[in-house]
Amino acid sequence: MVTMKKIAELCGVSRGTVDRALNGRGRVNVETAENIREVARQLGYEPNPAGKALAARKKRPVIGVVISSEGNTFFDEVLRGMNDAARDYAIYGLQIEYFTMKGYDSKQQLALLNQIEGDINALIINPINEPCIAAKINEMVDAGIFVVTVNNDIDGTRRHYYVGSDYYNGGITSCALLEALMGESAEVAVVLGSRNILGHRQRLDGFRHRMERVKGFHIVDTVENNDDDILAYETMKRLLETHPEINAVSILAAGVYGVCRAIMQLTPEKRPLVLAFDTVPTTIEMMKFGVIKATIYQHPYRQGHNAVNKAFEYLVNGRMPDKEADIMKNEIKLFENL
Amino acid sequence: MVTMKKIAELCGVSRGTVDRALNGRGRVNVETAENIREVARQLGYEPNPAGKALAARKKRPVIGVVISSEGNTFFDEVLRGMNDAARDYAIYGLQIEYFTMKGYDSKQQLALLNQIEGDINALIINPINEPCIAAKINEMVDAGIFVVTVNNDIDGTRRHYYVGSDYYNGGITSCALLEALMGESAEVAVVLGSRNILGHRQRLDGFRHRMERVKGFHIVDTVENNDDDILAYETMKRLLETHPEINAVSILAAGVYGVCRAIMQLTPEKRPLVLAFDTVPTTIEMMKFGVIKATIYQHPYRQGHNAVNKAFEYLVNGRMPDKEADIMKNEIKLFENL
DNA sequence: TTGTACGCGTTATCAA
DNA sequence: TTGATAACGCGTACAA
Repeated sequence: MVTMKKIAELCGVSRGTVDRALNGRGRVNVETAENIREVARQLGYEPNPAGKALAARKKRPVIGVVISSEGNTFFDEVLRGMNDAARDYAIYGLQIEYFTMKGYDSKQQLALLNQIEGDINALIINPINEPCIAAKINEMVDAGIFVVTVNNDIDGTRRHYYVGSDYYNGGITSCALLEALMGESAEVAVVLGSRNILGHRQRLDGFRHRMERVKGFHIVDTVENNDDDILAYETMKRLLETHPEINAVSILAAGVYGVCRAIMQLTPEKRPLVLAFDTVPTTIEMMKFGVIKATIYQHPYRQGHNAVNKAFEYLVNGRMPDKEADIMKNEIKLFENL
Repeated sequence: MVTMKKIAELCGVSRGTVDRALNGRGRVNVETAENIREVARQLGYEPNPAGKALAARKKRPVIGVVISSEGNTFFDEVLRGMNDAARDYAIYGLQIEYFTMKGYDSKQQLALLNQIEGDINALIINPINEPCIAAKINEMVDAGIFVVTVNNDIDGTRRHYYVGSDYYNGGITSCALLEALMGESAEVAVVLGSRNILGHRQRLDGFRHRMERVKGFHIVDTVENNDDDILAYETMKRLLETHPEINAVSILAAGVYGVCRAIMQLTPEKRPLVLAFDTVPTTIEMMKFGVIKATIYQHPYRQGHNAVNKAFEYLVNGRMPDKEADIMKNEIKLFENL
């Protein structure tokens, strides 16, 4: 196993010099530095994480988590994953602080970022897709903060890592599943959250793309509910009255509970087949009642866990992630394999 | 953060004494040892893995992997997960050696275990469910070897950890999925691997249990193929000739490719709906052709990765797993969300 | 520009 | 039965 000490001996310099050369701290002769780096490369030197961790202990790096989790039970599992990871890494001096918000007000999120900017070494954020947030993220990256976007990505930033699901494929999967369950033809209602959320649009695109193949499928209407259950309930109720021919509903975002309550007012024989996303408690309840036939799962626990893990690897072990994103698979869940 | 040093100061002894007391190395006064342990417990002392790793580096512990992977592509992903984990942990001095076999001959596996017993510190095994193997595993546990069973468990052993899927639930899921896709009634052929493999039996039990709810479902026949594609082909061909009423096939084990080749001899309109397990390349091919409608996935990569991870945690960090098993969820895959 | 020395937490060895 | 000391690999403050 090759260590700094060995390289130092081989190059006839001190270990301090090797450290300065390999970590680009300056104050070292250019030629000897070049030589040291060459030797290290040839020997395939990899810093030992244990040593790094031990030395980094006094730093007590801080991860700030900015997430719109209030009133959105989807994030419960994400946060649980983060917590479990943080507990494992606490021993390396890693600290984690949560800054939760309610809703998707970009000004509020921006204010939060401004407030915590100086106190954190890494940022894990569920970003609102607005230019002001993108600009702030780039600013923080430039200031040396390691930035991970989680569950939703944001356009035009130099964030270091994204961990989340494949939304476009999620839409494709929802449509393919609908075809598998309904057969050749269906009158479909598509339910969206907000068009401002990048992922929701992508799911719709995926769904539509896949639908081109199924000539017997027809989208009766596409309704938006702003992830609000009351609005979702009212909208779906009206839609079902206007279009009694609807026999399938694909919910591509939140508002699942509201939609289901509207559907439950129909007699069981008249109820359309319902597909949803995620496995929040109310959705599981509706699956138990048989109102929702299947749901698509995007590994929320692992999303949270991996986000913290990547920040940890960077802060404590100095390792940049080898990929730029970690995209979870979409999994189909019936009540039986929840 | 509480360290040995702090405990030593608090107890007015040296770190060496604390080490001996906490790690039960003897050569320490019984009362002071008791006191030290009490203080450590009250302060919630947790050994620092980084420190342990650094100090344990000269040990170079060895994991031996005994697995019937030859000619079974399911294990490719399991082995990939093991390899990735091993690469990450190599820096801690962890070594891994693979001993692969073909088929399920318990005598051969036993001979292998006898051969490597003295050279390994941990064993990761895909065990054959026979008393002689169980006895040997217990013997190795007693000799201080950390034993993880992977993908299949074994009765009557004191193995430390099992990582694999929930077979009973897999059978339930397969039946529930069939119901979702076929509706109220179906004439089902069930395909088994070998009755000697614990998991296959459990899947069958789960399938049957779930079927009690669906009165329109009828099992035409249950055939066994010993995980052999040629045998599977022949058996299925004959079965389809004898029972043209079959409109659904649930394959609960291997032999998927053989079964599908037999089905492909029917004209597309006459082909039954097919469900399988796992996502080996030939199964994916058959999904692309539309012969297999859906398959159930049991996270093979994570199985391999977690098995090595648990062995690593024990060998390098001295941490016993907090659970006794890690059971993967069964995931439903269409071609679209593979 | 370079080298030395210490600390991080744990384990092992040797001396008392 | 104990304590002191060195070692593991890395980062860093300080001396040369």
